[in-house]
Amino acid sequence: MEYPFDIIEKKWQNIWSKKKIFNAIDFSKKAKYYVLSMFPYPSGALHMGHVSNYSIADAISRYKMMQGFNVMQPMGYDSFGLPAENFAIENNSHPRITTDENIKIMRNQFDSIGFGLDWEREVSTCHSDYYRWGQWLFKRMYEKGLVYKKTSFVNWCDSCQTVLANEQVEDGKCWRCETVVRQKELEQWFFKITDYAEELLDFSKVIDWPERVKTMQTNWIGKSFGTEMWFKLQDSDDIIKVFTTRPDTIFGCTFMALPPEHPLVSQWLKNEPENSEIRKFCDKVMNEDKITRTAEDTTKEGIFTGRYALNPVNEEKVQIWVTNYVLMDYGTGAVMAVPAHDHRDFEFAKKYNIPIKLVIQNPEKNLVLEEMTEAYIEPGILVNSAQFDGMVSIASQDAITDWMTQQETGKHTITYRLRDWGISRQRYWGTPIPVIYCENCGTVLVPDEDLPVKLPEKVQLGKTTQNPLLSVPEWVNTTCPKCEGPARRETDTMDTFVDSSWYFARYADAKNDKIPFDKEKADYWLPVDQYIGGIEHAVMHLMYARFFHKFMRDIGLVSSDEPFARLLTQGMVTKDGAKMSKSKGNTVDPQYIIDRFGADTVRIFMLFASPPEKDVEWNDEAVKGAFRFLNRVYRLFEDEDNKNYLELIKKYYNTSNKFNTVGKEDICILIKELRYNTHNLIKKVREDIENRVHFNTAIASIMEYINLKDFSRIYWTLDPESFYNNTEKTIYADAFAVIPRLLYSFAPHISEELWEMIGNKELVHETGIPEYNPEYLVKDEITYVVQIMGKIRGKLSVAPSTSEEEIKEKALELENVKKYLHGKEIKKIIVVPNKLVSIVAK
RNA sequence: GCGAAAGUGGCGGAAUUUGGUAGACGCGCUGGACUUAGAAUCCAGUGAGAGCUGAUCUCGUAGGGGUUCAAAUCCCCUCUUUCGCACCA
Repeated sequence: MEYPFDIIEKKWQNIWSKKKIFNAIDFSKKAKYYVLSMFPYPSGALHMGHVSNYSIADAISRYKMMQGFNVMQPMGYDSFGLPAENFAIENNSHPRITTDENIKIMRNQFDSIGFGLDWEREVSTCHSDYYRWGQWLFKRMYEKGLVYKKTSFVNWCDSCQTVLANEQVEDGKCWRCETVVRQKELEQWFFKITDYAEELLDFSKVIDWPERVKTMQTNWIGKSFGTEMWFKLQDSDDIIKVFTTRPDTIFGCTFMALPPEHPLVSQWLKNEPENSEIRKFCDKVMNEDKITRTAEDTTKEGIFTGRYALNPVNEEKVQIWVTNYVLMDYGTGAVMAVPAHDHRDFEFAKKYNIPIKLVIQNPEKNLVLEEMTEAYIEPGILVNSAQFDGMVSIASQDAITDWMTQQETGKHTITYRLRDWGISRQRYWGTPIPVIYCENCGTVLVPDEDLPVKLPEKVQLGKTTQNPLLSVPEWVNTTCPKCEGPARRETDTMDTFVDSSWYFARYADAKNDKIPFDKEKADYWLPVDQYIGGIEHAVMHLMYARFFHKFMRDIGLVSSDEPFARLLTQGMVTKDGAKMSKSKGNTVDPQYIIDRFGADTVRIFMLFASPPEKDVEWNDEAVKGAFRFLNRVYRLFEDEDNKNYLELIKKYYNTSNKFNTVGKEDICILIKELRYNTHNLIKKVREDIENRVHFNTAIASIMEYINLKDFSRIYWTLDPESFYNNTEKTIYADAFAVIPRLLYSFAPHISEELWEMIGNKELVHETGIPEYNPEYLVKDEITYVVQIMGKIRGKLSVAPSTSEEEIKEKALELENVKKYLHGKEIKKIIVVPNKLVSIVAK
């Protein structure tokens, strides 16, 4: 017989919902605990990845509820975005319709798994009562000088028909559709995330984040110390700024390398004939996609511009080349090339016969320019460097930079790899940027009282490659808020990562229609105590959200420095070794599993299969194993044959969390052992969750516990009511009563049911978390392992009070020990208390 | 190429925090009970090898070396895998 999971799960979901136990209370006197999982994109139905993610969050959340915290676990939908728009184009529908449908489906599924979510705080980013505040925040950011518009080369995805931020390009491909990204010159809105680069490098205010994520963000921001140098052009007043981390090699600079995108290059090209070599070269390079262009094995190419710059330290003429290996978006977008001491410059100079000049000599002083086959990039001693000759290169770096600062030809500088965040998207299904362009007044922000700028519902999607909002003239054409003259609205929408950069704060006050959220409430709930989500957002969402949070702090919306105190990056759900995905055809529908085995089974499987941060390999058979386990637990309480047995538990179990045994009567060994196991289990489960957040081992211990021989022996062969005294009966009853309470975090429905079956009126979490009593963990006998020269030769059971001397004696008396010690001299005996005896003999 | 993490039965994983009985727990597999049969359930076994069933012994945590009475755990080298970064000046 299978236990009636379907009835049980519905029943408790209804009770929870009626009692509103998951509705978090603002400013409760209890300590707050904010558990948050990354909200889903409403793509249709929940997939296994969601189930895994939310099962982890729910386990933590319910455990914290048992511990008496005022827990908030909200949920919402990251509901703007391209897939909905693309789906609407293909199916001649509207994203609003499909998104709402999908949300309905997912909402039902959330309820059918029984996650403890506070639906009073639900947010959906595509609703104007949410994105209104995104627009409001955009304006505050603009006022603070953190938003600007500029024309530049940006990442363009032909398939998505939109721009992508740098973080959203992986290996030169679109993070969403893997189309190769190409560079396109466009006017774009940017968020000045670089203003916060330094603070984003500082993780001292988070409590517990995986090192991996911190490292990834740190590398992404890419801070490096160096020198900026200013090269004058030979025939004009223009100056080229370069950034270098090797100012010690400046005297060896023989050419300058510029990317075709460099502003000076564009300027020069204006005077070039239509089919000049240099123009052809620039066009060719700029049309290459980012991967081929930046791949390490791409051949370095370039063309001499015929122009010269002057080396600021010695006025030497330096050739200016346009090349394919310099990037416009790092440093100053120009490189002083020192072929002798940089392998890229070396390769290039050899290929084009550009002079090479040795300025760093190795410590052995045996470098000969003519014999060099590769650049010498190590530190060394300066040569051919005027007054700096003889200096060690590390020391000379500061000396040269200081001297250049005096000469006003350069300065110390810090460069970041991080670029400003391009947030304009040339698509419809996103937050409208609250900007109006007036013929008279220029760029005007939409006044706060006119927010939200609502997305028009009627729109032409996907018919042209132009921005869809341009197809709604009655929306685009408006009047200027300042002069009331004719004006046009901005038709780009915001990157959806903007929407997800502050939603965690909105949950604190999700229904506010005056401001994004009340500061008091935000300060009560934030930071998120435990954030859970996939590692794929390490440098996208997780960095943007930190940036937004710091910005919100700086305009006085929140007081905390970081949005997420603890971060858990959960693994993927895989099948046949690969991530579940529709394209690979290896998906398993959670709903089918829930219908067949119940939500508790799916949760147990997910949490038991591996620790949360590791991947979970889906296994149909192992799911049945989880189901079998829950059936066994249920049967333990079911008591079909003997009603007295369940009555006995009801009558005698301890409602106190301490599980102290009240009576003074003697208890038999069997029962004492059982009590030991009960308290040991409490300890183990609590430690696994509290110290390590490892649910797999906690569940394993519960399995082990219910498999105990003691259980079946007591259960099947004895009549406890007449056989045991009252103390023993209490211990016996407690042994059962503890099970639902320890299982609750992982399988809440069955736990509530069992808890009720033994006569409880309270819900499990209301009773609190069980505590173990260390006194009951003291054993009557301790088993020592006896080793001789590190090999196990016997075991020894002694009373805990036995002295070390006695233990040694007893160990030496063991038959097997005697056998191995025969003819040997004992050098030393080591006794590790409560564990082992190690005999050193020769 | 640089950086990080990890390598344990047929599989997922435990023991690594604190050096102290390696393989908990689950899946799978083998045998048995129940059944007309199956499913389900229950019982027993399950790292490799030797040994008469036994007691017991040998080997065994990617490979090699080291520290130690004792190493999956600490140190060094090698290999492999995964992840991140990668013409960043």
